[in-house]
Amino acid sequence: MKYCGVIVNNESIALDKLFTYRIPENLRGFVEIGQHIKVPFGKGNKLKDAFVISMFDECENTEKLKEISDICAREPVLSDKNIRLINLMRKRYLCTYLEGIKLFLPRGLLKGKREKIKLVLYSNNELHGKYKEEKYASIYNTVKENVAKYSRNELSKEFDYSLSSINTLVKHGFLEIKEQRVNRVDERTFPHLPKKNLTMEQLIAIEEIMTSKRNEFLLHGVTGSGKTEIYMTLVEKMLEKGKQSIILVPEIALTPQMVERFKGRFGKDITVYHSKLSEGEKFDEWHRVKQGKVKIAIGARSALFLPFKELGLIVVDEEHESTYKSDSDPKYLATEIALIKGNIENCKVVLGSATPNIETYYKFKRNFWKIISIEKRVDGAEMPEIELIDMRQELENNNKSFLSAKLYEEINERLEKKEQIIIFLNRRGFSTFISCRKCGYVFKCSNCDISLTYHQKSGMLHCHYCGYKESSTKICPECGSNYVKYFGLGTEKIQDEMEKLFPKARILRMDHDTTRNKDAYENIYSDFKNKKADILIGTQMIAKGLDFPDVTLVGIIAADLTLNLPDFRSNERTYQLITQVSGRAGRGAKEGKVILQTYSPDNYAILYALNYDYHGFLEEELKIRELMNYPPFGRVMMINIYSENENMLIKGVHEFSHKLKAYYGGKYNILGPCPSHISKIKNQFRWQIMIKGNIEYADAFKIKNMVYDMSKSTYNKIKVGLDMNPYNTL
DNA sequence: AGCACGCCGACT
DNA sequence: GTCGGCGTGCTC
Repeated sequence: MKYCGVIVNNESIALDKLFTYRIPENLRGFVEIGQHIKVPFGKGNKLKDAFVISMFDECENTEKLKEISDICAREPVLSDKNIRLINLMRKRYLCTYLEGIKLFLPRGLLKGKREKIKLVLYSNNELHGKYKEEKYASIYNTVKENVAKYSRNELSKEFDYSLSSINTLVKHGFLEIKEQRVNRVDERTFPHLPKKNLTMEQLIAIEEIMTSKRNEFLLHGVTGSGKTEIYMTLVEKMLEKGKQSIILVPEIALTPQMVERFKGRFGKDITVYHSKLSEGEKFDEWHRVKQGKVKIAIGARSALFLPFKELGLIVVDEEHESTYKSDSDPKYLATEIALIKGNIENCKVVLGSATPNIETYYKFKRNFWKIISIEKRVDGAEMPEIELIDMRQELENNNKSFLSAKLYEEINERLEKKEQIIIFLNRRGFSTFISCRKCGYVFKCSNCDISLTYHQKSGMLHCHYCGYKESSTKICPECGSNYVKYFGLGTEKIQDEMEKLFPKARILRMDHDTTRNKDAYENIYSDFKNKKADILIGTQMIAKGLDFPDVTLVGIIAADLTLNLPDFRSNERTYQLITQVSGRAGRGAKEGKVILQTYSPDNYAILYALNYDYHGFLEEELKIRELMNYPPFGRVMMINIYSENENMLIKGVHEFSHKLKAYYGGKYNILGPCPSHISKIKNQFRWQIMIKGNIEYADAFKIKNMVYDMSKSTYNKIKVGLDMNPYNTL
């Protein structure tokens, strides 16, 4: 082929298209689709990284073509299938080619990261003459027993040999130094774990997945139904067939037990891949996968793009979790990509959840894909009973505490029986709202439109969005009165109050503030598991996957916190959160109980959650979504518009909105423009426009261009973000 | 995004 | 007359 179409490594949206280059004679036959190459670009013909996307022999306007200058690596970094997926993502999520390409590559690749080399010792010629004496012989034999394991320095340190003796042996050819690639990833190994016996339900599920002609499976199993064991067996079966597997988990840091189990079972064949790895570590792991040395990846959503050659299985565990939605461009949804990838690569895709995402469930129903239900917990335990407490009633009974009489009583009972308790509140800090009772002044962040939260530990008011802090005060800065009052409840205050209420109880707290240090999460987790504490107070963090057999009581302090957000998924989130948190109780032999406190006892999400009635909730929620034209009955496209200059922003937004409505107002439902729920973050004012309806991708693409034209015409003083199917509408 | 071109005002 | 201000437009 004489010509190729390439994507140049340049972030500009204006350059988001294929550029044609001539392939010079000396490179003919060597260029391949998916290769990483260098091309001269722009007026100065600066050498740029580029990727080959297409190749052809015929071409118009060949006079102005430049020639590609180099091939970085013969082995392509992108496969044909990857490129298909990139094209799809560009359409679906309105991202650029380059943003799509970058998902598939470790960051270090374009930054010229190299493999890390270590100079290790090999034994060479047999010892003779004076070198047979003990001093040298012991060094020689150590190396012989540990070929290619130690560098000179390591050997000297580890065994207390003199460095010069080692060097002497090298000099005379008894030892040899060779380069060796080393892996930057710390290879922590776990004790080997035996397989567990599978229940009938698990065996049937596995059989179904392995023998079905279809690729898509939704594993709808209650918490504790042994989904992990099913995943591991599937992975094993894929290994037998010579195929690789990807296991996605919502957040690696919150699933240490799962990682432990997989590592224990599969040892070296596995990579743990997530955003906390350093650039170098990611680079090495990516190469290990590329070279076929890794058979299984367990990781966050980014693991989906690792270069496996024969993918057999993709598992998305807790598929309803919002962490599967990327919040940077491309704003893809990993569950969606998993299903598309399953189709492109012809591999099995298993989505697992106790509370499947409404849109996922609907998609499976509509396409007649297989939904596998597992009704029983592995150990035969029942899901704990949930008791609803109307907190308005508590107030009438003159109980002003955040603990209902019932919850207080139940806590005391468990403490006496030496059983463990989890208290859940989805809000951190001490007081979450501070205002003056005289003049109504509210303490807000100066950079964001957010009320400040008081943290007792620091004694300061914090902004949870930009990190701004100021010292707390009792004097109102507005009217000078000393009627400043601290309202609102966070986990920090709960801990403080509970320590007073239950002076003998040992209390731990797990939230963003207490898990900031490395290992803090695992320490709190293991302390609680080893019964070094009686009560664990926590946010969202404790809702996921934690397994504490001795927890028999879960208290949900305020089940309506997630309910009042202006987001069409807020009922669904509430349902999921209650179910997940409740699943923490009664995981052992003893029966569990959940006390759910709320100010909205009539809300349907809460009522269905009480009875673990997923299908009841599903039907109700689908009715509302259909009525409101929300997903899955239509698409939502969110246009977020930001600027530091508020006047310019308002003017620009309105002009743009007029134009948009003139073009598409008849076809789609256009809401806004209006200020975002949080109208300012980090000194950027924020407005939004929401488009609802059966948005065609072609229209979305045109809207994208309109939006960027607007941004360009204001000299980028106004910035724009596009989000198809947004998970965060605040 | 970068980079050059080009068309205006302030200066040696 | 020339230097440099940044608005405009293109990049195979």
